[in-house]
Amino acid sequence: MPNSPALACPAPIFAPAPQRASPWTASLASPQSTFSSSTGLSSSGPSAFTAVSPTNSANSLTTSTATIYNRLMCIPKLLQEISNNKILRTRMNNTAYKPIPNNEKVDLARFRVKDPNEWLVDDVVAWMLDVAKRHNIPFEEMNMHKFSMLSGQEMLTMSEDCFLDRDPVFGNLIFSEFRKALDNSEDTTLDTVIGKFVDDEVATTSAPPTIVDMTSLGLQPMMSSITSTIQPSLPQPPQLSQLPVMQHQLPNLSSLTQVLSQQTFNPTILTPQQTVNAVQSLNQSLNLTPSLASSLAAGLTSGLSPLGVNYLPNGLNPASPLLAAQMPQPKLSPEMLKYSCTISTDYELPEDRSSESNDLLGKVRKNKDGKPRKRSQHTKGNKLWEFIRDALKDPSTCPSVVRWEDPVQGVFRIVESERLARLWGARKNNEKMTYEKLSRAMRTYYEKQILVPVPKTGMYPKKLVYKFGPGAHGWENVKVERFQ
DNA sequence: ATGGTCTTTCCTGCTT
DNA sequence: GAAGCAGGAAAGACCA
Repeated sequence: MPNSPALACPAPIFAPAPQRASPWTASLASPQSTFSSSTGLSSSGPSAFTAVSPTNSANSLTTSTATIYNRLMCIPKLLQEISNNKILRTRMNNTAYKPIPNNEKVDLARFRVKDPNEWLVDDVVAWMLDVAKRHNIPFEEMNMHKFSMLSGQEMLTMSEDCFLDRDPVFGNLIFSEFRKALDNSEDTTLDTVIGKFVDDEVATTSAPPTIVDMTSLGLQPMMSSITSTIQPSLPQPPQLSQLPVMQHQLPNLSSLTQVLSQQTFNPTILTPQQTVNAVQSLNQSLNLTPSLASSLAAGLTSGLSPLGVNYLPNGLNPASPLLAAQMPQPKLSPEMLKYSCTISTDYELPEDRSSESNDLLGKVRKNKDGKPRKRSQHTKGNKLWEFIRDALKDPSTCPSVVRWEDPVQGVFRIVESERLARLWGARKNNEKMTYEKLSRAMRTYYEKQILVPVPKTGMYPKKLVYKFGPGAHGWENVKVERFQ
């Protein structure tokens, strides 16, 4: 961890502090406007999201940002909705979301009725969303992830410089807003707050939907990459496609988009110098850590995903190692390859190509029955626990499929067991994989101390929770990356 | 060819 | 009753 002034600031606490032993169990969510973790969308009341007409430009979507900000909902779900681009395909996605075992409803307005020094980490995030809304700041541009693990009490101990360390752009604003919140908390009554919130809700839900410019949300780079990757026949977005980035420099599209998003540049006015800067940042980012996405995804146990990287209908990062076995790699023409930033050389070749190349080398190993062995059987480093570890680092699967309960202790939870099993099965070319089988394989890890029993302290859910043991490695770095 | 490793598959019994 | 957990047993696939 690099030395920085931030060291003087209280570090985010990841070990479950008493007040966040089970942050999602406290629910003040009203039944009328709650996003349930099982459906993602409220069954009653107006939907916050509407599908985009195919004729719509990729630059805009029909929604009400005010609604998004105000609605009581599960925070992880909220950000996941956004980061998954579900805004663009809410009514096109029929994926059934399995309920998360805990009651994970979190009230986005709860912070309003509490003193800032009582804010839990969820309240801090909700408050920051509110600040972003009130100041018309695309929340992707705020370093929300740098604050997402702080409680109100911890923020109280932070100086303005600490805020600036965490967010050089909006640190001052966040600091002053926090001070305002402290001042206001003394004379705020529950009734007035609730009354104001109800007014907001009425105003929000009765207001006509607005057209939101993707650029203003900071999503233009992402949309451009989607367009250039998935729909190469569309007019090429010059701002991205002209980046002189070579394929081998981009092991991960999430790195690209996140670095681009951190540039906070407007792609429509990208200057040559900005282009150079963006590429330099990319290279720096790629040399620093496996991916910025890892730190973001793994670091945000509350399920935050500051910028979406799930561009494909199955919700996976196009460059995800989990996807490599699940989907055939797009066969891109040289022209398309020139513009594509999503093909990773780190991942396995598609089966047909790998076997093809192996055939050429005369290295194909055959089973007893004479059939070529499955690709998964050729590969090393393809262990189940490694697969899960990597899934915990991948924003396309963490926190939607697996998520950290306590990254310091190595405690994680399987959110969507059957989906994880399908992904594992896809990785191993085994369509018959089920969670039952997967979990049996996981239980063999207890003997090797790759997994160890989860302490039954009541701190974690009783089911679908596992803990890495001394036999597992490579998961610890998430707690380092998240500070970077 | 062999033995070790890592699953995979099937199963029973138990707990939540 | 469903889902998940725990673990035995056997077998397949891979690898050195």
